[in-house]
Amino acid sequence: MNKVSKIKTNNRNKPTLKNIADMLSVAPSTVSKALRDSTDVSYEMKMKVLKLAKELNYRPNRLAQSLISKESKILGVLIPDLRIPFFSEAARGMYEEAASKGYEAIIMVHDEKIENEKKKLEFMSDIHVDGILLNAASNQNIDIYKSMEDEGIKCVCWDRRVEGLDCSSIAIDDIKASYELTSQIIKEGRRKILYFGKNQEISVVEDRYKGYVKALEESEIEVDDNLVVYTKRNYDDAYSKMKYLIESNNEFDAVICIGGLVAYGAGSAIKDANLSVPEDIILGEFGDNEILSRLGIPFYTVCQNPYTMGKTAVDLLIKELENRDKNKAEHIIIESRVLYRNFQNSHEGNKFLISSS
Amino acid sequence: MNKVSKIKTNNRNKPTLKNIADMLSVAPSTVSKALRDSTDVSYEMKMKVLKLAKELNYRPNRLAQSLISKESKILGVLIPDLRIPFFSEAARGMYEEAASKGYEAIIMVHDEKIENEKKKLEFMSDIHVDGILLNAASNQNIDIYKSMEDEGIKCVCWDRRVEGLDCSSIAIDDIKASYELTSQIIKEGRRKILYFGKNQEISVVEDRYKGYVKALEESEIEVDDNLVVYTKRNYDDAYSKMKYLIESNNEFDAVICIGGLVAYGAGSAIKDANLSVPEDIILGEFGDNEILSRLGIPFYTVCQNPYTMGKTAVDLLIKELENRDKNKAEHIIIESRVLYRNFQNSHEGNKFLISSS
DNA sequence: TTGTATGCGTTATCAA
DNA sequence: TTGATAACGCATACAA
Repeated sequence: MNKVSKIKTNNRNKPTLKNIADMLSVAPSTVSKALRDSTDVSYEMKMKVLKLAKELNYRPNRLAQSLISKESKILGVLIPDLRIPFFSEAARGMYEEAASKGYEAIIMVHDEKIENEKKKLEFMSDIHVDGILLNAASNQNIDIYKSMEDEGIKCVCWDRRVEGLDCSSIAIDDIKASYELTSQIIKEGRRKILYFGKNQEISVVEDRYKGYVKALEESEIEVDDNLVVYTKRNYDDAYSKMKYLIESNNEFDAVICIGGLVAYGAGSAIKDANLSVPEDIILGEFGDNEILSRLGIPFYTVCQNPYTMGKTAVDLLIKELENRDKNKAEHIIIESRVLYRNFQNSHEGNKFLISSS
Repeated sequence: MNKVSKIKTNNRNKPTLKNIADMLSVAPSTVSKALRDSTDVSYEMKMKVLKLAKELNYRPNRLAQSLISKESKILGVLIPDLRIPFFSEAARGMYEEAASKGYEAIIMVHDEKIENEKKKLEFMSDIHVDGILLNAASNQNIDIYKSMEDEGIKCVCWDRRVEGLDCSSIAIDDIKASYELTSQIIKEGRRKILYFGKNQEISVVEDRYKGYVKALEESEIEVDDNLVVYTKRNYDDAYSKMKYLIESNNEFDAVICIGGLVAYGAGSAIKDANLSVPEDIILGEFGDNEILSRLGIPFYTVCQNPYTMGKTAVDLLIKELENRDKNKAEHIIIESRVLYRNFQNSHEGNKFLISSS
């Protein structure tokens, strides 16, 4: 009988279930049951345990718990870049909704780099998140996404679809949104519309290109390959490419940018070249990025309701987590709309950006 | 001998150290040693183990590891609001720096609510983060901060100091910054300067008030209590308070807002009242918040170098984690500077906002 | 109603 | 050099 009764706290000075058991001179399992309100423990015992637990401010070690239960009640939120309001707003919808449903959401950023994305996903797997809200950096990490699902980690793709991955998704209709944006610009009389930021890496960019093409075709404007330009999704590349386009006298009277940082880079270059917006060039973009406002030029933008998208994504994910049997992937479309930002309508659309707190 | 040799994967389909051991018919402890390149395991064994581990894409379960080691290599980043670029930029500095030093950073938001903050801190404690980068919601949760430190979780306060908490900190000199901002506005000939957003909840706001007072006194302007107004740190309250001030004919020719959302609310109300900026009212704020640009009005702002602040904060935290013996708290001041945002200088200061990626 | 034994995946200690 | 065993904090099946 070597039941040494030294009441030892661990080196983190955090009360453990065992500490409580020792202090009350009962078995750990009894405490465990009392804490989880099991039926086979007496009322008095429950009270005693709960009282002491409260006094000590006991909280179970979630690591130990999910080592056993395979459930962590943690959701991982994977984001390309926090500086884009669309993403940070979506994240807000996510952590708020998660909290309201008894989950915690941890936010990580991949910065459009697949190596980063891999690391963050593996980290999330390693700490046993239950599910991941995935805004994929590209299609290249599809094997990782799949192995996450193999491990039993549910994924929901938001904003960006991943071809070949059979999981639920939530996004705006990018083809439609881009079509509407382009049509609006055509309606303003522009016919040499630059599509700025094309790439095949992510679905939304492809879809936005399709919508652009569709709008042009409808107005019988030919798609001019010189007006379809690749850029990286960052400021510097967008700036220098746009600078080059202007200096090389590439003619265009409007530009549709596939995202906020790209638009900011393009807008800066346009401004620096002393071109007028919207007189010389009409600017269009996706995501209602306030950073663009810094340039003091008006622009068309597509509002994507990120906050709603975030909330809905979490609802969908949790629903799937809690009915693991039914596995039919769902694909939800969130409403979007085109808006003109010209410093007259500062309030308009702010419900997506500013909430009373 | 009940050593049943059914090679069972756990229900997450993730290879475990034990799986590898079984497949190679060796003991788990041997595999563990081989994986960690222990000296007392043969070269051949190491090769065999490493090869199989790679094939299976084995990664250790971090939960199990830190259950033993009491080290997780996880840092918690606690943020008031991701929509404020100052915070998201600081966060970026943090997760980049953490990653470069072999840590992972998880980001959580308290939204200026002490109940949220408590939950997030406890969550971080429950998953055994090694340290926390704390932007405190107020001084009210000081007991929680202290119990974190008791548990051995290192805290570094950034941006906001916490009175009575003995941990390292990093921030700008808010008194000086506010003094400079106020002085600049005085230099423009304004003497009825509203201080908008005063409260005693967080240190920076108090310090900024001190700087404001100092600048006024130096110019022999009396501090007028009617020009010192409390608001919550959100848009709605700032908007309605400012609206009220204008409608009640409170006279002022400049306003210094303690933060971005407050400035946005105030600016919107000023605009809606058809007052001119800067002719009628000069606007000053802290944090170089691009959201304000959306209003299309110029403003003075204090750049706080959030990206650098974030990186430095992580450096400091990791340094302390890795020399747990020496416990002298350090207090680092980051340079700040006053800038005028008037849509002419869109590039200026953008090194804090836009990095090439 | 309470306690004991075992296991989650890993590491550390000691024995072989 | 390798292996058996206990431990981390908790939960669960089963025995008392």
